[in-house]
Amino acid sequence: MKNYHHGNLKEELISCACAMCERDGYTKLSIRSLAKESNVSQTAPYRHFKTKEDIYAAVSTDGFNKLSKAIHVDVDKKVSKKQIVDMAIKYIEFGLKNANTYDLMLGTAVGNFNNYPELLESANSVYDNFRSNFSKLANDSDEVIAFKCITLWSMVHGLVGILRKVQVIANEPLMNPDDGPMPSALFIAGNLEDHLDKVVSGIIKN
Amino acid sequence: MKNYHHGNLKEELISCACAMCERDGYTKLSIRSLAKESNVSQTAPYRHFKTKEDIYAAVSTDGFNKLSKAIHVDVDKKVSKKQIVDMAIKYIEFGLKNANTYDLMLGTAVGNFNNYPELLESANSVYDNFRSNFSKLANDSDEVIAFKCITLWSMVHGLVGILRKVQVIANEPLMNPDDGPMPSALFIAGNLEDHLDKVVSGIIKN
DNA sequence: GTATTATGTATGCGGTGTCAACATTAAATT
DNA sequence: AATTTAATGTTGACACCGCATACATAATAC
Repeated sequence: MKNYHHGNLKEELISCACAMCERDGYTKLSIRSLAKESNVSQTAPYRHFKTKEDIYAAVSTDGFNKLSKAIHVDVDKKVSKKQIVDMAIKYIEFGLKNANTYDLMLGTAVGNFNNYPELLESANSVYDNFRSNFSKLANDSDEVIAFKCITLWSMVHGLVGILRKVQVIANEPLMNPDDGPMPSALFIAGNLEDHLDKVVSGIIKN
Repeated sequence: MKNYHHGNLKEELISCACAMCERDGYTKLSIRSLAKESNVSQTAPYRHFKTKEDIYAAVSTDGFNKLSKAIHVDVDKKVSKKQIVDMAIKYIEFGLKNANTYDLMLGTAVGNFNNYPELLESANSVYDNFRSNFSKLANDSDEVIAFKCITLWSMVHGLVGILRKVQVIANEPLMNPDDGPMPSALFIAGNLEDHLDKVVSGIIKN
């Protein structure tokens, strides 16, 4: 029989899973629908992924690698504050534009990164972007650099989450002092660069 | 037959669901297991909750109310920077101590808060804590206050997420410059007050 | 005191993760 | 080159799931 063996199923499953996770949200992904989308039997994916978590890990790995690439700044020696701000903006843009994948990456669907060396590496490479940039911005100790990294990473990660949440919680799509207690995400998003410039300035001074 | 009607099933289901969500994570919660835990038939919950999302909304509402209470500062006129820092710490503590519930509250399991008025109100009441405190700290415009609120909320929300993630990503439980690229969450957590003092100072100056 | 409504149960449908048994083909060994 | 072995596919089954429908019981309204 022809094509009994697919030949490239694992890669196809991963790219298919990435697309489906981003399109419908990772909670909607089922191994069976993934198999159907790839035109194989419903248990064929189990030849390449032991559990559903393994598939999530593969999608997350891909996501972290893309994020790492998206925020990367190619500099030799010095990094300016503006470049740090740029990185922060790129990070937030990634989180907002790939919201469903981002949820998977930074959520708890994959319990322990140590079980997935490639995932661990891809996540570490994101952190390395922060570390590398801050270490080229000022002559700080490792401790201070770590401090700044965690602070900025938390800030941009938090903004991704809160900006999206505020859109959900707020009644109005555009900021207006009369609208009620919750400001709009778009108000902040529209001033993102100014906002982050202040935040980064604060972090740098530490 | 005795006890054909439970009498207080809705409240019992909610408190049971809250406990189960926090114990096992909300993804593990099933309506059937919830029913079993409450000693009713597997479809009894549907008399009180149309969908599973309704149950998630109820658990989230409870969570936001508890969070709101946890971070509340009872002051009449002026609020000090230290009190803002305290609020931030309380927030982070809540997020770390009630991690599974926090994931549910700020995740996407409940798609649109507008479908759940009580949930909307409880989430808004968390925001009101931020707004009220910042408005009693300085004489800012509504716009500036909103800015500060979103900034601090994002910061603490991001810290909850990243501190947990870093524990997963990092290889070592305690910070050590030689350990590798990722610093430990505990290193930051151990200096949380100092850390937040700096962050809040930065925000206030805006 | 009866009708109505609220709240419970029983049953069933299509979907899910995962396992075990089997089929086919590619790769390794002789 | 033939044969064994391993990799990769399919089929079928199990227990579980969200949820809809039909029915049973009890509390409430008239």
